[in-house]
Amino acid sequence: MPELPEVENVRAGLEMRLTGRTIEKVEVYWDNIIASPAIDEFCERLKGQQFERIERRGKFLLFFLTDVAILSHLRMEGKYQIVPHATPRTKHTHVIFHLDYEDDLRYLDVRKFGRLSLVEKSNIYQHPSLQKLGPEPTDEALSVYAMQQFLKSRTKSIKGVLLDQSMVAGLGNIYVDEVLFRAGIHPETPGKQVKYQQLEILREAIIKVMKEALQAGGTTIRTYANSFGDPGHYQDFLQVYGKKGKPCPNCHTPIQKIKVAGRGTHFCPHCQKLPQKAEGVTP
DNA sequence: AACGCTGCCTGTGGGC
DNA sequence: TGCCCACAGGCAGCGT
Repeated sequence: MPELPEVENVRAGLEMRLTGRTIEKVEVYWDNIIASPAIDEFCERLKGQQFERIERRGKFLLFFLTDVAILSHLRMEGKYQIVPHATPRTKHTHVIFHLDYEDDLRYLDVRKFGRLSLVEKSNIYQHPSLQKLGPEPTDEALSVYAMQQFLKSRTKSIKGVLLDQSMVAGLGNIYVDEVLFRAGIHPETPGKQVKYQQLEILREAIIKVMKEALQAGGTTIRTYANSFGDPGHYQDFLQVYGKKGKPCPNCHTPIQKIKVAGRGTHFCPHCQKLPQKAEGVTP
């Protein structure tokens, strides 16, 4: 599943290859992929538009064209590829942007969970999906103080908080398990019970893991590939995700898999303990 | 305000 | 071996 490092990799590849290219025609083969506007308007307004630049915010891709912009989320299995017009369309190809010079930009998605929206360039950052996002997981944007303020009123698990994108943007199920392991925090710890000192460690872990995964070209568990079709390599550095029953890299206790916030969750029961309640202390 | 549930989807793999 | 069904999961939308 593409999370921030994978999406950033896709962004860089697409920007390199699409800048200056013109869309001649758009074909949509699965209507629900287009969140808005209506299919006809989506296709019509993109005709003749030229790619200027491609940005990323959290796990969203922002394509800036001559007059309009496209907001794109890959969700679980979305992929972009650039191929010659003549390439046969596979059954998982749902949108084809016909470009100049006999090429296509194609959107593929086995699960059909991904979404594309055509939006006005001037107010793309006012889009509700982007408004909900917390800061980027970088040294400059993410502060311990803001995390502490955010968590003050949160009773739900720290894993649930990290998945919902509003405290910090870009992490998904894999990287949440990895950063909580590195910070020594049990995934079920209620948000408000994470101590300030642990938050400092968590912030560092988030920034470090995102940076390392980006440099490794992302994580390929099943199917992820960038726009060149290349897989990532960060799966070789995962410490807990997908390691159920394997020894913890720190203490050799078997990694456990449980369900937290409705998601498969991997952690070390020895290195990641729930905070103890104050009650029950003998006088 | 914060939380939890449901719908969207199809390929995979565990159980029998 | 082959069939069936539960499961996987990010986000939007909605109810509480």
